[in-house]
Amino acid sequence: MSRKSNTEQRRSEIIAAMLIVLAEQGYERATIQAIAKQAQLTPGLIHYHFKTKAEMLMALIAELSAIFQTRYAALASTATTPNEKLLAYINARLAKGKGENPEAVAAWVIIGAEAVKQPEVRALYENAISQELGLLQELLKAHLKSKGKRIKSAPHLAAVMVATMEGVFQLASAAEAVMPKAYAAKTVIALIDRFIELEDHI
Amino acid sequence: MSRKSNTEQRRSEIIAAMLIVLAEQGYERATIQAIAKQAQLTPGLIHYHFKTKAEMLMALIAELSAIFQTRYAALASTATTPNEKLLAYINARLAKGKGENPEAVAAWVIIGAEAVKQPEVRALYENAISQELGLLQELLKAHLKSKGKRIKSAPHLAAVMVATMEGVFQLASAAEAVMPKAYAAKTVIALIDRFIELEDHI
Amino acid sequence: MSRKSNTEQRRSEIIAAMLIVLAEQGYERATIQAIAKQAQLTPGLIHYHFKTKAEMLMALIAELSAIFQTRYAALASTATTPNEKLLAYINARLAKGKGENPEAVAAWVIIGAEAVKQPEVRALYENAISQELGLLQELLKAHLKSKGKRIKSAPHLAAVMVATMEGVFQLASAAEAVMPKAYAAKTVIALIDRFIELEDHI
Amino acid sequence: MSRKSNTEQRRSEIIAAMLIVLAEQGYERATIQAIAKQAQLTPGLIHYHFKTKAEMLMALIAELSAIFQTRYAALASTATTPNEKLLAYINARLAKGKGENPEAVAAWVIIGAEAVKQPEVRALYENAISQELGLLQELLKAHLKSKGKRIKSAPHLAAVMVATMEGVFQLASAAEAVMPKAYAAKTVIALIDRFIELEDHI
DNA sequence: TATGAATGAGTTTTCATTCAT
DNA sequence: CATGAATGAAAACTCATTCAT
Repeated sequence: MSRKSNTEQRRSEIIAAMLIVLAEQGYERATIQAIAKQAQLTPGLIHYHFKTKAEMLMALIAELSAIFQTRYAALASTATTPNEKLLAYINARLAKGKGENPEAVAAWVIIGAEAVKQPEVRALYENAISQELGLLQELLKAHLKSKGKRIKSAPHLAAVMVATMEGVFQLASAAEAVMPKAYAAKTVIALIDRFIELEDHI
Repeated sequence: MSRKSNTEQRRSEIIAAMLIVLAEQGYERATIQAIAKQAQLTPGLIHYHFKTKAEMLMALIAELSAIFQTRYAALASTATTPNEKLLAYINARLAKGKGENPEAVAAWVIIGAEAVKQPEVRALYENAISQELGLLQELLKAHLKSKGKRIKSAPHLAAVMVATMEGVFQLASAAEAVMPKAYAAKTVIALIDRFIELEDHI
Repeated sequence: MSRKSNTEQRRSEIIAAMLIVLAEQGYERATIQAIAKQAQLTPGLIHYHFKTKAEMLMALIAELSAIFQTRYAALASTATTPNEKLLAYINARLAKGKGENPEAVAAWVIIGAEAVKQPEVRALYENAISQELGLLQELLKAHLKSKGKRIKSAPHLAAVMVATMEGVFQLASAAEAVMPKAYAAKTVIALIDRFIELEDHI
Repeated sequence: MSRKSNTEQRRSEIIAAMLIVLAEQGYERATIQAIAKQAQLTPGLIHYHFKTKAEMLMALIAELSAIFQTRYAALASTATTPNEKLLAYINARLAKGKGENPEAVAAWVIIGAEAVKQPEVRALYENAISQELGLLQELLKAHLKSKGKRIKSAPHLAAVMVATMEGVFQLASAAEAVMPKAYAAKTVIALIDRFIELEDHI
């Protein structure tokens, strides 16, 4: 009788360790040895569960997407109106406090830089961004409709909002000291509200 | 007779080569060898002019700041009103077309990720962000005043705008394919205009 | 099933190889490559077992101390009187023949020069010298007492004797050709004997 | 009319700088660049005056020999009896105070280690040691004769004394903290005196 | 003589990956 | 599954030496 496989458990542990090492030490220092140490595993075992380091990075991207998605799901669970859902999304991405995950944010920033020139990373990164764009666009359209506004501007507005979120992540991870405290969520909401308020009616 | 120094020239060449390699190949591949090859110099000579790779990175940050500053200076040179100056700034950072420098943008994104955990890089990055915040705040305040609006919201608005710019850089470098074309400058201007339009009077 | 560790064995092999390379080629030529070749291992493996070259040097100093200590222990094992023990010590350090280890001596000389300016090496070297001083002082005091002589001069005498031993090592390693044959042990013993003979009684 | 050659002056400056760098930083750090910096000259000029680094080392050995010789000459100038000359020699080599040159001593120790395996250095080192042996032997013989003692033991005694001096240099340079203060000259003189006192008459 | 840029071989060290146990 | 030794290629950096100026 074979031992029960613990592969999924191990893969999770490894990815969780990679997330932490990436956030705490940066990409250069995120060696297999360092990840193994963080996970209290051995380098050999890491490679038993992941053929290459690139494969680990792919898994980490999926994990980070799930982490961000989870926060939104939690906040959106009690939202009913389009406006509430939109607010839930923005707060999930930008609000300080409960559910905030600075390590995931830092890891995401580092992956974003890797996406600049690693084609495989870029593909997954683009896919994640694409989903964000799609989701946010839907939320915006629903909100616009509920306000009786035309939805034409939703794609561009969604694009700028996604950019803002990426930028907030970047600055939170690399320039926190020079940024105002808790500036992001409230201001973004105000920007969107006023933009929509002055948008043409259908 | 002593030999004439060409250090400044060489340092410029090396930093220019580093910018290109960073933008084209990412941080991992931006080895001294690769930079030397790009600059058509030998690795030994690189180290003759820069003691360490970190020193090169510092010089590159200064160079990138200068590049961005130059584009703004060019666009602002014909601006007279506060509104024109603000538009010049946003266009300098976000508009496609003349003066655009995608390689500098990509290099900046990669440096932003390095700033997450390299303290020396972070210090320079924070300084650069801090200057952007200060400049943008002044531009916003002048514009708000000229419109008879209170200026209280300028710091948070500036912070979100800087974040947006960083995010636009990130997405332009790592997810261009999934982004709408030329979405950024126009939309950002509209967001600011409407935000200010609905802002309280002094 | 876990693989059995051979770290201790490997570390010993590496240090033994380092000793030989140091003695045969000098410090400059004692590169990781050369040591690896001598040990029939790869450079990478050397660094798997020793994080840095400095760490190897530390281990070598400990090994050399043990080698010298062993020769003394062997000769002293049959000594019963203070005089015999003192003779055993001097012969252990200076006599030609059985138990002599010219490679260890040469390695020690080279380490002594490194101790001039490498603080970590110096600390261990000073510690080793300090132990030699202490041991020799005790042996001298016991001998003086057994002869009914005052022991006041023991510290200075021990210091000069330790210096002489270091010097004999140096000259045996770097100027053997111009030195008389087998001059050291016998002459040193005579010097000490006559010094003590003419020392004041208690 | 050609400029007056300053080659000798420059060579002296370079060797003086090398001595200091060697004493202050050790052999590893005594690079041409470091020596050039110490001498306030350029690396290229160093190689104009010395074809290779080895040649510099040779010149330094000669310089050190001269430095040591000079101190002896100064102390011996007022000595008339064989005993006084012997004392002058021992004090020249071992006494603290006036004319002491710890940097030269440290440099000599480092060269002694290089002599272990660099044949050219070894040749000069052996030559220097050989001269010391010869000189000391003559001084001892003259002293012995004046005391009416047989001179048979002079070679071995001289050899041990030279070893002691080398060892005192070594310990002064690498283990000063653990050695008694000013132990060497006085104790060595006592050792020799008593040895000779108990030596057979002619 | 003197400068200092340039070279290229060499150094220590790192690290993803493999593999015997 | 798990260990950890082992590899080999590549990294940053050093440095004696050369040479155009």
